Amino acid sequence: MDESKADESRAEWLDGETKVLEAPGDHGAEIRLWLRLLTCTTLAETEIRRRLREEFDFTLPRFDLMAQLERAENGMVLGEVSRRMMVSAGNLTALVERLVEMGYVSRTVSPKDRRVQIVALTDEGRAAFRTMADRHGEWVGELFKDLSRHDEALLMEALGRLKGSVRSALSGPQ
Amino acid sequence: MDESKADESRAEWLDGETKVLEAPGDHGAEIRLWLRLLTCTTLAETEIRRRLREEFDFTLPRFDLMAQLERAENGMVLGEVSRRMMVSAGNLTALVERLVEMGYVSRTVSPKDRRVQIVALTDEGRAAFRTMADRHGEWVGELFKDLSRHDEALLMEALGRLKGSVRSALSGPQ
DNA sequence: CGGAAAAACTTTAAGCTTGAAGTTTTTTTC
DNA sequence: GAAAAAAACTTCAAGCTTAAAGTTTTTCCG
Repeated sequence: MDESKADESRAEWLDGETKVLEAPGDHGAEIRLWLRLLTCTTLAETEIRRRLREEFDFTLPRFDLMAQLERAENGMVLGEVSRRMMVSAGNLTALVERLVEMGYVSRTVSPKDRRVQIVALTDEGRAAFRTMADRHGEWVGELFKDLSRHDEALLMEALGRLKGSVRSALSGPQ
Repeated sequence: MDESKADESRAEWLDGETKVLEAPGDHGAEIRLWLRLLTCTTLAETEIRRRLREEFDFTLPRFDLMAQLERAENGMVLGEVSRRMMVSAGNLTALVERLVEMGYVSRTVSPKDRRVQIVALTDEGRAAFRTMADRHGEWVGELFKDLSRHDEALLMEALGRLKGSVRSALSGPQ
């Protein structure tokens, strides 16, 4: 858009008050780390999608949605599902509709607020999810098999800090 | 990992010929690690997609495709792009078509084998990619800002081993 | 009270993605 | 030297995803 202002006014910002914008915008190490992270995730996710499809004729988004609902004994407001899954509300409309058709999920209008939809697992849905979740656990275990306990703990911690870094970068500007 | 309850309930199943089903079906730690990995990736990727869209009206798949082509001075066979990007060939057809229309990519039939398509960045494409890639680097640097050098190196190594584990699980059963 | 704003969705258009089926060209095999 | 098999795509249908716009309901506030 307006790329002109950044260049023009940059010189002025370079005096004391603002931190220098790293002359060599290297970031090479971070990019490589980012790509490796992406590769790990993509490899594992693709395989999990494939097995879910092959073994249960099911999709990962549906599985993820049911996973959210499993923890909520009395169902969950759609907006809350949206927030937890980090997907748009518009996305969920069709997803929930499908699961309702399959008999795995129920959807009711809240009596307190008629704008609100409450979704919950049916008994059948809960049973189906349990079966799939058990296999899912085995798959992840298999994919991570060669990782030592030490690496596991170490990744858990370091990824926690990475998550913090990303989150702080996202909330920072505002 | 000592889930003795599981061991007990499983005992009756353990007639001689059935092989023990790995560990007790716990995998809790692996699942949590997997979910954390997924969260990190999703958070960063969503933000990168958003900025690419906002600042350049461009998509991540197109960016990724151009990133592959940038390293190939003389273009690349479509099948090779497919393998490197880990996406289906059918996916690339439309993607390449778009970039050709934009003037960022050229596509030619190989003279040696008329089934083969060779794709390459145009000069304009190369310039456009450079601009976007620079910003992309800054974004990743920003998102990973709070990560220490030590964590960076540590993640790089441990994720390398994770990648190996996943790869070996994929190629194992054949 | 009553209009404006906000909230919680739903709908829609555009784009990515895949697996499966189809096409064209090359290689293998007998 | 054909027929068969393989390779390298392209096409297609189905599904996920989002941003933006639209609908209904509730809340705010003057």
